[in-house]
Amino acid sequence: MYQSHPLLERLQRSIDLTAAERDAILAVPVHQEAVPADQMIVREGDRPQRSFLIEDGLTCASKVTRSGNRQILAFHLPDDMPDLQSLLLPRLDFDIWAVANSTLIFLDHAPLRALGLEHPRIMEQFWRATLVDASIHREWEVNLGQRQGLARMAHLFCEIMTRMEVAGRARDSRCALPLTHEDLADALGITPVHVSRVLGELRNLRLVEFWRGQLEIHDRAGLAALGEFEPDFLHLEARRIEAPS
Amino acid sequence: MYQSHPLLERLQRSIDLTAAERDAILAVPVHQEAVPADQMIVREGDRPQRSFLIEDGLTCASKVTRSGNRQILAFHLPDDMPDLQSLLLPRLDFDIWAVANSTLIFLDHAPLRALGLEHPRIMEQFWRATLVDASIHREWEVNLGQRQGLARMAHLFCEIMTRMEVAGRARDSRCALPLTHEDLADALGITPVHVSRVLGELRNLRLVEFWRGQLEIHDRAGLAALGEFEPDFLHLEARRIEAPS
DNA sequence: CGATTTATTGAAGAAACTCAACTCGAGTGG
DNA sequence: CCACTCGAGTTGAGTTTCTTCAATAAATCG
Repeated sequence: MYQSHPLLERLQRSIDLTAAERDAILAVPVHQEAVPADQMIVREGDRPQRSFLIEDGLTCASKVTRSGNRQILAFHLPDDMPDLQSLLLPRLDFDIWAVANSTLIFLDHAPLRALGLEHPRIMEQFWRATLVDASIHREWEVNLGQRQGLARMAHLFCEIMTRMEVAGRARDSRCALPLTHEDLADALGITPVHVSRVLGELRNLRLVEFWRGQLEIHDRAGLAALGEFEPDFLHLEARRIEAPS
Repeated sequence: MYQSHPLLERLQRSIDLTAAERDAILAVPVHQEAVPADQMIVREGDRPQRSFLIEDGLTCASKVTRSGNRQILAFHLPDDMPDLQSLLLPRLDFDIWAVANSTLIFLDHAPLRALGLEHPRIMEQFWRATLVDASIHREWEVNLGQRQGLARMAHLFCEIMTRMEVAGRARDSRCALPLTHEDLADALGITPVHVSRVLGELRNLRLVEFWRGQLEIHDRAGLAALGEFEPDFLHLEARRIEAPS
């Protein structure tokens, strides 16, 4: 008999599980919760006792500097586990917000950690997920440090569209992306005013349109070329790992 | 009888190990290698079969964009393991260079991974190390996205000095830091010309001097205030974990 | 020692910012 | 249904930060 469990579904996408591993995962209690847009989920300095998996929606990680400026550090799509790290680093070093109305699956740290210690192959998958996050952060460092506005925006849009497709949330280079200009500005390290100008330019170039929370890429190759986007940093290469015999 | 092993020393700094764990670590073959300054250690796209621990020296991770600009993503000090991630993400997404002459301890992936799978508490420590790296990347995103030249440099210097002290490589707010202006520029997302001007300003403010590969901070509090530096993101809070009974 | 890299300084220009006015659309309540 | 408000986006003008280019000075290396 098949039992559904969000964590099981998530993990089975990356590796083949043994019966024992499956049973252990099924034993992890889950708690689904709906979070409305613009609500903070966890706060910098928190010591959360649980992590979460995004079932549906959009969240972002951000930090506010002492002088009051916000930098968005990452966007999280369905299937992401944005604060897995709190399992090992007790004090959270960033905020997480719901950008859109989101459905989250909460998982208490205690059973999650026990699961990892008992089944190291599962721990490896958790670890791997955080390594991909780190890789995306590195690519953002490049984007913020080395590219100017137009290319920066192009790169971000390419990343988001690619990940939306992986998450099954995009069709025909179109997806919902309910960000304000201010959100984009804080992700790209520019001002909202400049976001408006850059978006206008991208539209004139017939590369992308971002309009009313919808992202539509008209020229995939052109946008990728402008943004110097190469998806290697997402580490998407499908590598299903077989269960040990 | 006590046997010395660089990985054992590294891990014993963060957790108490059981006898079995110690024995397993001692069984991991190590291979020490001296790497001269300005030599590449691993390259983006590589699929390394080994990771390394820095015994002594200074390395950096960097990426070069298609248009030929380099962004330095992180600096690595003694006791760091810069490419631990290649254990689970086979394709490396950045280059690693030796900035100074460095002594590296190479560890083959196969025994390292077996060690983690057999001893999940050790895997947790490896995981944790990569999580701290990720946290530093996030702080760099904030630095690159939200602060201007002067504050950016101040923040970087505070980070490096703090980590140098932890690594036992700094005294009296002084340490060796053999970076060129070009290196600093590529780490901060500004030009070498501007680095020169910013360093001059920091000197005039009597906050720091950076001269001939030596970093000396004259006013720790002033520099931290200017750079909005708060060391939380380094996750230094000492938390030795006891061995299970 | 000369050669070459590294750092400094000045002047002109580009990218992005700030400030302010204006437009547009989505509610909300009368 | 319309008037009103409020938040979000757009546009223009002037300013700041940082870049680029170029020339010079200083340090390092063979």
